[in-house]
Amino acid sequence: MDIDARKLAVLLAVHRAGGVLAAADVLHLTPSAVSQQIARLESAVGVTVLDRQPRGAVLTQAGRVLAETAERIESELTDARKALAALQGEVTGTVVISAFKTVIRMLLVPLVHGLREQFPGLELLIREMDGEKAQQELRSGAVDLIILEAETPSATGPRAAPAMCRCWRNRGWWSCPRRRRSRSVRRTWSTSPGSGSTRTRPPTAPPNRPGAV
Amino acid sequence: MDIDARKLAVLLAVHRAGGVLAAADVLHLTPSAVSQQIARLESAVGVTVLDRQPRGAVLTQAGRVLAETAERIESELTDARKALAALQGEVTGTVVISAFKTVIRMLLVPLVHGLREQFPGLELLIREMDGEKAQQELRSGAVDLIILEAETPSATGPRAAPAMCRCWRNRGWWSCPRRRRSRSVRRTWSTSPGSGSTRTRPPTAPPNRPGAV
DNA sequence: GCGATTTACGGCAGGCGTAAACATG
DNA sequence: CATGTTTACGCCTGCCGTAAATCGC
Repeated sequence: MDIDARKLAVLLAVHRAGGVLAAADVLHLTPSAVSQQIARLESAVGVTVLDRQPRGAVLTQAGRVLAETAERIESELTDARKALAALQGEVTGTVVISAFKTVIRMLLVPLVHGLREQFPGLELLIREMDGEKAQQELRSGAVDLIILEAETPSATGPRAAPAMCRCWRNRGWWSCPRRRRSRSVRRTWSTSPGSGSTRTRPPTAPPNRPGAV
Repeated sequence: MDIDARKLAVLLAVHRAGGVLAAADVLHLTPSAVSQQIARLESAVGVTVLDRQPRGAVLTQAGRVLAETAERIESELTDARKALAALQGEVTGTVVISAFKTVIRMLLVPLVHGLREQFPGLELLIREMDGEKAQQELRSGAVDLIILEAETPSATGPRAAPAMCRCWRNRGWWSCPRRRRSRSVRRTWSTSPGSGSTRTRPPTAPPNRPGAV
């Protein structure tokens, strides 16, 4: 009888992923669970929400209405988290990071999930650009932190993996020595605890958190 | 770790009612359940949300932020229900009813809850005014349905209860004979099934539904 | 047969109520 | 003592995963 926001989120995932199977993968659930949630949502509102097709399920018109509602609710919740974080003087603001493909895929992407959980008020913008342009944007202030390949003698071949990276932040340089293949990705940069909420960037630096993904 | 919309609704109820005890009454729950929901919400967001005072609990600043979010989510959900109802061609629109105190309290107020559940797209506006003004507003179109006291010989004393009501709708008159004291409030007006969604009023009339409250 | 979704069923976390305890004027 | 909130504990609904079934190409 009453619409549950949780089920709406599941429906939204189905909409975005384009099917129950894909949505289950995104939500870290089984297709069975997703299907059950959708079924309960349909019985709750009394309307068919999914158009089952052999190539996956697409939303009906009513389903799209509910998905849009879910989208707005999701945005409300994330906004609330940000406001809460700003309220209690946590790290807040926007950090623009420039890097190249390898670092983005192997280092930054797995990092943002944990960071978003830990610092809801922190907004990370990652942009890919080459080293020359990155340093230029860094000086102009459009970028807060750049990660670029260190020039090593071995970096001559076409697919030369970067042996080390050099990061710039707050007028200083950090070198991140390459580490052994490990399951848990750990950062080694120094910690700068939150120094009050601010709307300008960069507010703080990503602190050390051993358990982070 | 993630904010649950259900818990936010509980928090909003506490905010509106002014305390856990009053909120439990509104939500048809026990104070224990409300307290537990609030406690879980606090542990989820990691912030104190209620300021426990001897005369009841009031929301902290963070709590108010969350309550505002809950208010917006609630509005989103009701909007979605209305859109859904309009989509499937159910009764939709606004009906302005004019009546007097006794009818409003004894008849309309217990009715609106059931109607809102059954017809989310129906918006009921109830206004109190005397018979003369009501008929005038009815003719002007500002009011769709009026309920006024029938002039009976016994209606001479200062607190003469109305023996019967006369209702106007769609250029016709219905007389609702007084019925015996009964637990279940039942309406006797004729049914006009939904005739497509419309944004003008009055779209349809309240249909007959024996089981309705 | 393969891909996608659904159904049946069992386990388990979470929500709620009862009852008692705690806090405060 | 009265009012308001919280805690302990048991029950039960509801969610989820496993496994099997259904449907369509």
